[in-house]
Order: sequence, then structure tokens, then C-alpha cells
Amino acid sequence: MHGESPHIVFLHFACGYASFPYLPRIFGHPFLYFISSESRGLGMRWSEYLLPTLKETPADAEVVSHQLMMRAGMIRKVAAGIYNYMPFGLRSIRKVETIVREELDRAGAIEVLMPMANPAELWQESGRWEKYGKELLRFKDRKDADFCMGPTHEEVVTDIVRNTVRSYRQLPLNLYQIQTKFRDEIRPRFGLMRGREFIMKDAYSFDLDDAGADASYTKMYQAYRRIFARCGLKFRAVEADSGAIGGSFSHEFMVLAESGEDGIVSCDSCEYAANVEKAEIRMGDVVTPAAAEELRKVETPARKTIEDVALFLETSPQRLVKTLIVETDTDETVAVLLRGDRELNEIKLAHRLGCTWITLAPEEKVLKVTGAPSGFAGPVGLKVRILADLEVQGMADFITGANEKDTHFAGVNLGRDFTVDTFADLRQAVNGDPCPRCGGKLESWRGIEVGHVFKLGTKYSESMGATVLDDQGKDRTLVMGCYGIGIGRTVASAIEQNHDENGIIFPLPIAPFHVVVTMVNPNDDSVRDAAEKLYADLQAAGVETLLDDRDERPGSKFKDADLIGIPLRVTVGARGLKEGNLELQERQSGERTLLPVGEAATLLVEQVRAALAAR
RNA sequence: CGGGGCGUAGCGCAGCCUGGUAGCGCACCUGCCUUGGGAGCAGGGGGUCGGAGGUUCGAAUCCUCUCGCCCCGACCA
Repeated sequence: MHGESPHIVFLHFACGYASFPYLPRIFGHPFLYFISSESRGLGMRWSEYLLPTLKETPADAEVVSHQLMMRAGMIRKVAAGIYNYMPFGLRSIRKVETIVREELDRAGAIEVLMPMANPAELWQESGRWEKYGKELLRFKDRKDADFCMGPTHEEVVTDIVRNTVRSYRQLPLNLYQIQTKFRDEIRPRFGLMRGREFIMKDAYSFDLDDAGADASYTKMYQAYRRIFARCGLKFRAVEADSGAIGGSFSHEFMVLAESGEDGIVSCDSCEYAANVEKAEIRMGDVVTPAAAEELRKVETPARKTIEDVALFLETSPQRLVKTLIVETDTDETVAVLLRGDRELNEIKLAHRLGCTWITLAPEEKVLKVTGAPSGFAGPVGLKVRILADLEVQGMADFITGANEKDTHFAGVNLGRDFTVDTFADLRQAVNGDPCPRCGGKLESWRGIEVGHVFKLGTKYSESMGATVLDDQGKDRTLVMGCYGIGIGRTVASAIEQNHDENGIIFPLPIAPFHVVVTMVNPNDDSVRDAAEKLYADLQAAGVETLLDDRDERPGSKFKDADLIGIPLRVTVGARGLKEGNLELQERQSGERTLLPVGEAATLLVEQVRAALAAR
């Protein structure tokens, strides 16, 4: 793990100063540089750094952030879902961590560090040793005692609190850590986006009662908003499915990006935003239109999908009702009806059925239930329980499968031809649906979940006996909240959101360096001197600077600079120098400005300060 | 878990079908040359062809097993 090793004074040419213990505000010696006690140096020479950029995209990297993090030398894979954080990538990770620490400290949370190796006993106490499944990586120590790698730390933190907190007067308490976690994902992918080993900030709040827990929750919610805003990210805090707890006490923080794994919706006229898993759809009173057509069979040879059937019968998917055969974890098989162009929201259905998960029935089951191969299921004559989306209630004369190979029914009508056991809101919300709060329009986005705040209640405090005495001297079970931020994923999502065809475009607050100084020709003394001077001046002013002093052709250096995405690039070349200028190019806009040599450092410092203060 | 695909130099790939002394581009090293958008020339180093077993006179190539990695996944709605 990172964190405790004392870091490390780096000296090239001047090894005698290796015990230099702190970071001086200003120094004049251009050959002396170091990594501070925070393991971040202000300056680095590319020629002496480890920044292995790749011209080509590694074959196994699917999403941009993964590709670019590999190409920019930020990460290297060690095993499936397990990565080295290379120096350049680590700097960005540390930036996010620093912002997280500052904001959590400000919100009154207290940092701790819990072990990666968790004894089985704690997990048995909470019952999760049995429940957690294969994602929990278990192992034995030399004495054959059971352990697991912590995928999250409710058990451990609850243990801390029950052992150390006795009185309501010690509350509220909010403990957080930044730790490497391990979840043995079935399919790790997308680089840091979905790894097995990953750096996570997790926090846990403890309060005497519900009201206190709500206050803690709100505080964290606010802190999270600041954190992601300070990271320079476009995000939404959305209502998430909170499972058994209910209410609006679960929010996910979603970085907006096309490639996001989660669908979210937000209202264009009020504050409502939700994960599509949760987003409700409000329908007014639904009136079933009168049937106009007779039920009739139509041949639909080999037309299995909604699109094919609609095309073949020269109608639109909206005129079809699709029938999904679904199995539950409680061993029930039901049929679910949706308008042809709609998608089932499995979470809503599971809630409705009171089960934990549902799954589409396998081919054999479909055959058994409907008597036809999949693709031709319909409600008419079905023996299983039938649920239908509210929208279906407003349909008449529609088309469904006929439970017979290569055959559909047309002119199908509710009541007359079949009956539905339950109508409910079962479909996925889509762009343009009405907002359940204000009736405005919902806009849909893709998002990457980078943070989650959750009111836990007493699940762990109760099973593990975390109680304090209240002012009446009575035992009270603590009310908990838990709050996570994926640190690596935050960096990855920042790249997902901020890149172009040339590479990364880091938001300045989390950029590994603020400025890259590119020497066009390091063999030209005037160029070298001017670049060295700027490099020294910038560091003296606290600007994190990468000096590209490599003896490479300018073209490769520019390409590399674009790739690694440092927000400000200063080109030092003989051409500009003749006029007394350096050239500033902003990565984001591509805008170029001439900087008079004498004022360059000052102007850059101002720009960096402004960017950091803007948030 | 089920299905599919791929493992050949650091990276990206060809060669495999039809067995016969392992190749290309980039990267790397040396020298020359060049220095404002991934230059050029010349020379050079580097591969248990993922692993094990088998077939064969002979296996990167055919067969079996195994490991690793990647992708997809349920009338896709």
C-alpha cells in the first residue's frame, strides 16, 4: 500500500542532500528537485521521469479512459482488473484524494485506516460471510483461520465504534478512510472503471437517532457535491434505488459521459434526477379504449424480434405488446407485458413481486410455459400470472405473440382476449417522459457512478451490537450511513468526460501537472536556458511543472503533450525566443498566446491560481 | 456460469487452412543526419510461438488437455 513509506528525496547530480527533510517554498538550484512528504513534487524532468507513452492503443482496452490511461503511461495491468498506478497516473489519483480529504475534513469526518485483511468473525457476525458470494475474496492464514480482503468496511468500522464509543456525547461520528479494496468481480473491465482491486474512499456515520443520521447524510451529500465540482467534473446527484430502506436516502453521484454504464434521467424544470432503475413514471387515469378489431392469427415466419414483426406487418413497435417470461429467485414464473418499444425495469418488477432479483426465463422454460419457441410469446391463453405495465392498460387492438411458432395475434384486446392480474409501473423511463414531481420533461443521460451516499439505518449496528447510552442512560442502537467514492474511477471518468482525438484533457485541479514546458530543441543553449529558467520560476511559485527536456523531435513531443493532457503547455523554441516570446497553448481550447519571456512565469502562475480558485 | 474469440519480440500484427530452419511495423541500441506536429539513412539486439502431452522423419502450424486474457449473454425487448 501507499501512504506510510517516507518519501523520498530525489536528487540527480546532488546526492549529498538526500536527507533534505521538507519542501522549501523557494529554491534556486535547477538541478535539485524532490518529491515532497505528500509524494508530490512540484517539478519533473521528462528525461528522468518514468512516463512510458504508447503510440498505439493496447488491444484489450475497450473504453477511451482505459486506452488513454494506458497510452499516457498512467496505469499498467498486472492481472485482470489489477493495475499498477504508474507515476504520472498516481499524481492524478493523489489530487483527487487530496480534494476528498479536504472536503471530508471540512464536513467534520475523521480519517482512519482499516485493514485490507478482515477476519471472518466480523463478517460472520453481520451475516455477510455467508451472503456475500464469490465477490468476497476469502483466504486462510497460516493457522488456517478464515480471512477476506475487505470489499467494504461496515463490519470493521462498526467494530471500532462499538468498542470505543460509549456515550451519546461522542456523537455524531463520521469515520472515513482511503483504502485499496478488493472485489473479485466476475468480469473486470474498462481499466480502472471496473477493477477487482481499486482505491476507494469510504465513510461511515454514526448517530443516536434518525434525525441525526439524516443530518449526517445531508452533510455528506453537500461535501460530495463540492468534491466533484472541485474536481472539475460535470455530474448529477441522482436518486438511487435504496432497496429495503426506501425514501430518498440514497443518492448516486454520476459523472456525465456517453460511455457511462448507468442510465439516468433529470428533469428539465425541477431538481428531480434519478437513476433509470428508480425513476418512476406517473400515469394519470388510464382508460382502456374499446376494442374495434376481431382477434385473428397472422403468419409471421421467423419474425422473432419486435422490430422484425412490426416491419413485416407494416406497423410500428408501439402497436405491439411484448410478453416477457420471467423467473424470480422465489421460483415463480410470470409473464410481463410491455408496449413493444419499451424496456422492462427489472428493479421495479422485483420490488413489485417482492423478490430480490428476476431474470428472463431460458429458452426451454419459455417453450414449456408458452408452448412456442421464444419470440412468439403472448398473453392469450397463458397459464401463468400476468403483470402488465400501466401503459398497456391504455392500449387496444394490439399485436402479440400467439404462443405458436411463426405466428402472432393481431386485434388483441384486454379483458376480451385475456386478463391481466396486475397493472403496475414496470417500464424503464426514457427521454421525454413526464417528471414524476413536477410534470416537466425528463432528459436522459449516461453516467458513471463515482460516488454513492446511503442511509444504512441499523442493519450493522444491530447485528453487531453497536450501542451507546443516551441522556436517559438507556442503550440506543446507532443509526448509520455509508458513503463511498471510487477514487480511480473518478480519474477514469474525468478522462471519459474530457478527451479528444489527440488524448486526455485534464481538468486542472486533478491534472498530474499544471504546466508542461516543451523545449523545441534542447540542444540549443538559448532554448535550454529559457526553459530551465521558466521551469525553476514556476516551481518556486508552487506551479507543478513537467519539463520536456527530451532530445526528441518536436513533433513527437507535441503529440505526447497532447496525449497526456496537461492543461497548459508552454513551447520554448528558437523561433519565439528571437522575438522575446514563449508560446502558451491551452490543451482544452487549443488557443495559443504569446508570452513575453520576462512575464511568462507570472502570467502562468495567475492562470493556474485562477483555475484552482474557480471551483 | 454458459457461449465465442485470442495467446507469435516491449506494443500492434502477419504466418497456421495446405507441417519443412519465425516475419513485418512501431519501440529499443550504435553511428550519421535532423529539430515548431509522431523525420531520414546505415548497422544492430531481442522470441521457451502461453504451458503440457500426443501425431509426424519434422509442429507456431494438426490433435488432446491445461492456463491466461478478451468479448458476448438470455423472444435484446
